[in-house]
Amino acid sequence: MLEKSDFSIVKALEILGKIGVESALLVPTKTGLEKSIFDATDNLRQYLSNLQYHDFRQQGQGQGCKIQREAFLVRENSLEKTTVSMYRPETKRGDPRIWLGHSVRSYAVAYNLLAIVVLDSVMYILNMSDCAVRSSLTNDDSPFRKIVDQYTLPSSVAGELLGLLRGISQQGFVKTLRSGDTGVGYTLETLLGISANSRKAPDFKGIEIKAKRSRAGSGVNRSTLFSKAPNWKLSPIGNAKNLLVMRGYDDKNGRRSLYHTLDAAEPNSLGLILEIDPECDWLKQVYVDPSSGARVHDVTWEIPILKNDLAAKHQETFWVKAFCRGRGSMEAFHYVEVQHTQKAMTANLPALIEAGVITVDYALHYNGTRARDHGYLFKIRPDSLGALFPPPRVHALL
DNA sequence: GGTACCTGGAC
DNA sequence: GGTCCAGGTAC
Repeated sequence: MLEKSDFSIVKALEILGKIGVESALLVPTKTGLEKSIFDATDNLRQYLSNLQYHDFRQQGQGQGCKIQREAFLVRENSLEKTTVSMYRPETKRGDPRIWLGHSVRSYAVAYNLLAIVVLDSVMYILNMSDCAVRSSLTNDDSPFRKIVDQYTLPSSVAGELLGLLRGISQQGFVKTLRSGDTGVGYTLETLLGISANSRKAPDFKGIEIKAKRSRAGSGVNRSTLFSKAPNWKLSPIGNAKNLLVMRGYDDKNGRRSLYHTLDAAEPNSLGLILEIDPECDWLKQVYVDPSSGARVHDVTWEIPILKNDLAAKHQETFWVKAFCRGRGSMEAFHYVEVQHTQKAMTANLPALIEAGVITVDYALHYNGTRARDHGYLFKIRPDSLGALFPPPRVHALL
């Protein structure tokens, strides 16, 4: 349904992200709009249930069980009152429906992109295809922004960490404490007194720290958001070793390997693709046979668990940039800038996977007799952080 | 002692 | 921008 949208999904999520708002998206058809009635998509149902606004699963069928609530159509200079109702018809297996009120017909046309936003148990409907609505989101004085801005808050340990980083920055170039790719992060964390660990929790009093080399052409590398192994019990392929045997390859060292990026757009060179299963709320990895086109479901992650891990790790994140010079054990870093992001908008995760903005890397190999993995890495393109995080505050360290 | 995480890349 | 990759630790 969303693919028929007349406005870019990613752009809409980014625009809303800039003001720190999460949403569920809806693209009305012509007939839907005539009746103002829409199927409540999986995405919308989950959004409403996560925010404890409405749970269709608890709702009986028929008019008697209908729930009505006041809501607002967000216009450029006003919030227009409307009534939404959520119900499950007696017919059609009781597929969940949402009615957005008569006035939505004068608010949107077919295939516009509607964002449904719930703030403090009140629903707001935004027509993201309307450029006047979009530009009003950048205006502090617009009615909707005044409501949104009540929910954004600054932080306190951030100041403490920023002070420590400024001290480190004043040392200028510091020699790496570990050679190789991971030196830039390891060195920074060591200077901050954080020992290397594999804990899932954020690094510094609830703030996650991610360091990155700043160099020409390096802006293209995806950043790892978190790592999460599949739920093997829900994965037909069973375990990591089978995955390696079935889908891996023999690398140039004669090692069985599976180092590859997967996205939801199209199968990679190994025939592996990501797929969202909205019914189960699963992220699946599917193998597409190149000759027959047959699709085989290999691996499963549960999306609620992914959202949960993402939220836990990225409540608050410092993305630290370092100038670098030298190579290997002689490499040195000068930490120069921080981008400070707030709570990841986890509701966007499935949409961003579908849009190909968030990808998964397999990083496994078989070493002699034992499997070795560097994780199942959920990564994001650095130029798309805005679709997952509200806009960062940028601090120079110099 | 293997698995699942952590820390990050080059071309 | 997809293909392919690295040194570590907690439990």
